[in-house]
Amino acid sequence: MSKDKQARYDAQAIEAKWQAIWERDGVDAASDDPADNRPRYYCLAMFPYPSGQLHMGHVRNYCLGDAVARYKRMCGFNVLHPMGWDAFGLPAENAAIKHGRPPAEWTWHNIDQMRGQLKRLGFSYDWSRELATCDPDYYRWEQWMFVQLLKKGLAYRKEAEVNWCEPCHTVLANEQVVEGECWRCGTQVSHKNLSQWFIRITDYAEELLNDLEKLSGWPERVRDMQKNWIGRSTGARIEFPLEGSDESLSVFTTRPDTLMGVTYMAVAAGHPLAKKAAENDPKLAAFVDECSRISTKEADIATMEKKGMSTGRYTLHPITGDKVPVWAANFVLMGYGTGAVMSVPAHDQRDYEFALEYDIPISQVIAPADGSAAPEGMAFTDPGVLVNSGEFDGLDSEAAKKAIIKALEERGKGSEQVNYRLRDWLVSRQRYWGAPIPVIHCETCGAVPVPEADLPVILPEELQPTGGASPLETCEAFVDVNCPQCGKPARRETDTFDTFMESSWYMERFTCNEYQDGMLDGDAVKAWMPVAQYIGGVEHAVLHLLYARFYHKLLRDAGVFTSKEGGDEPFANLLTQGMVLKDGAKMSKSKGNTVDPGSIIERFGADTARLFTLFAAPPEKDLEWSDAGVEGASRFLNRVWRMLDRVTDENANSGDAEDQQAVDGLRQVIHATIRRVTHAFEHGFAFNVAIAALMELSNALQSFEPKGQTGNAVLREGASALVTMLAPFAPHFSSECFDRLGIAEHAVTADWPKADEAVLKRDEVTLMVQINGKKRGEITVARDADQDIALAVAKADETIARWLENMNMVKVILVPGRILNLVVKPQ
RNA sequence: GCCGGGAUGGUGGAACUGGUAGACACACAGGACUUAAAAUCCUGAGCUAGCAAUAGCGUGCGGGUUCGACUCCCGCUCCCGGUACCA
Repeated sequence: MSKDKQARYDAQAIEAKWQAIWERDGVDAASDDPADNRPRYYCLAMFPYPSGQLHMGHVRNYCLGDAVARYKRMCGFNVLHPMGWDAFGLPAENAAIKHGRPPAEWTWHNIDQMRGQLKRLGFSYDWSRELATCDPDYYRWEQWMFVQLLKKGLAYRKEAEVNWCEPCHTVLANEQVVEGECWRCGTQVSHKNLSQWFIRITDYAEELLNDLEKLSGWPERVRDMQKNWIGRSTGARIEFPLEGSDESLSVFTTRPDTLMGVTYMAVAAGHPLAKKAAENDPKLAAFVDECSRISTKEADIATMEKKGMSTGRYTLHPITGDKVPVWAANFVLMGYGTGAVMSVPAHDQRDYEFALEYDIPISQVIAPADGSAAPEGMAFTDPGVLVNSGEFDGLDSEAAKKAIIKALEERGKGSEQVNYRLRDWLVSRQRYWGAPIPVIHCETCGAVPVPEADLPVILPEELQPTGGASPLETCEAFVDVNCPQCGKPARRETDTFDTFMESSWYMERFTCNEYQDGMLDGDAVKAWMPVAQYIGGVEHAVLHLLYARFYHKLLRDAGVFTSKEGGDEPFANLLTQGMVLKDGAKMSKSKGNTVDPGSIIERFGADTARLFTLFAAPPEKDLEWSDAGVEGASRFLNRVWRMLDRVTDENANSGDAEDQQAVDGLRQVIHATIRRVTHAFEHGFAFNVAIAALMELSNALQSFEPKGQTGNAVLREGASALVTMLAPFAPHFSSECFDRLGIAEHAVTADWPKADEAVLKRDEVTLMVQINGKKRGEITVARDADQDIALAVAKADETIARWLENMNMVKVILVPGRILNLVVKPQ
């Protein structure tokens, strides 16, 4: 190779060369051989929806995952690092409408395209594990699982008010409504009463909440978001008998201690009581109607006036028997608790404002515990001591809660209750491009599960969606079946599963993607799960990440795999990476600020693209795209490339006497760098810092002047450490550098270097000298120098001595190896 | 409102359990090489004052603890994310 050619390395040629070699040698394969006794490590990045184009968010996600996987391999782990396709979903249908091609064709074509892009980037996936969720071999097991859930009563069908997105022409689960809008298309959702399929995630609310404690490897904020979403609150369910009726009005409250201060009841406009009362009251009917049409959008709700209207009905207080009026109110939600609340204006701010507005009495029953007066003009919402509460007077709030619940229990009027904000998971969708729900509707037998022998229910792939109703509804070959129970003509369910169903168990399926005898190979799951490191965007904090946790527990309880210690959770560690921004905004086609990964790779190569995305920001923060930054990354690789010339040229030394201090200094830099980079991988994946350290090492090697054999050897030691540690970030580049250095093994399977602590121990250290906390100089002392010696050296230093003139030494603080601080006072 | 997280040079970002703030890079300026440019290499740089040595100031704001605070405590401001009449 001529000097000229080496000025810039040829990324395109090198990357193609090494990708072919890795594939030939199978270096990326995970081993299922039980005799392979390397420790196992499962590294997973969230699989993509095959839109056809890889975007920078994907690139960042997969660069992070690949760096971790490669590092672990170099550390001697048997690494599972798979990739697949979240292949069902709406964009395929929209594309089908636009192009007049079936969604399946579009999807498979996109998968081919994106697989090519991922391969071009050189990610170390074990491609033999690849799966696509639209493959019947995949979704058949999801259907099988759903049948098991039906049998256990964990899946059910009910009519309920559900979120409806008109453009998407389907219902949505609660988690998929973001600020009143569809998570996918951003349209405001409306509400409809429809009969839909649900899975009882609420049965697992307690475990999903408690197990968050086990997830110490998760970001705090993701755990908090899930905790808030589950929304556990403890209190009491209390029955208020309705006057002139055998029925009672049931409420949930977190403050049973305030029961004696109840002055009115409030029910949702949609509450049966309000509806019934409205039948004979046109004004109330108008109010109920008005409430049913209010916006669900946050801004509207926040500014909305609190309105109510008397229903004319009364309940009887469960303890005193006093009459309590029932109001219909627009701030009570039918969907939470019982759709009715007991109102205590003295101790709830919202109730207080409502009472003032409508002239309802306010009765104080809690006094501040410290004996002070309750604040004027607002509700007193803190716990305190009960007053005006008859037999409960004098109790503190906590004791009163217990006593009042006990009194209610004795009267059969209430009990302690735990309430959750979490709703059951709505899993049916009125879409075509999804996994069919394996149910047959029979007029006599009702909804009958498809017998396991008849699974999978294969989705006909040749249909043409129109954007309105699912084409499945009019596909007679699909719909017309006989009831598996009675044999009479029946109708197949045409709804398909929420695509979050597929993404809820792909991580387990990756351990045994070709297993045919069941949903999962229990041994494989046991061997690989939980995922040691999961990496993806934070936007799935309460969507995918909650569903996948839930589904894992469902699989466990269905006996699909046997749980092992710590096997209750699918993801041991989670890294949530930030977005990729351009000009301060998220890259999007509509903003026209996208950067095509393909063009970057074409210009600079995959290694440069990878290095830049990891260097530009810490992983969990947003990354601002910078073309100049990409060039910087490219320059760095080229600098290393040229620097290797000095290593391979044995005659590059001057032949003078070796500068021992420079040699020792360089060795210290080498081993300090190994320590720093290793630390980054083991703690928090701060690759930006790791790469900065490698740049420093590169700079140190560049400025080092070897004089003879010793110098050459240390330079070589440093260069090989540098390219070895670059391998997780720029694997093709490192591989080629290994070749140039004449190292026989593959860079990507080389052993990760170990820092030699003996090298890092210095005999002499530099101490910063402070006078009254301000830096005034530096001294060099022996590593184990004590205070007296350090002080003597400091006093001998001219500049420091000047600061000590006419001063009395008050205090001396020595932090060995770091600082010497002298506290002085004028004489 | 509540729950998280954050604020460090012109920019992205470093700083281990309190111990030399600004590593590394980008952008910038000057220089070398070149007929010229690109590429590359060298040098400079937090701000203010000064020719300079140097001094003062400096991690959103105001207090505090400490020999010493980007780091810990108290009180604010602003920004980002989540969530919401949740009873």
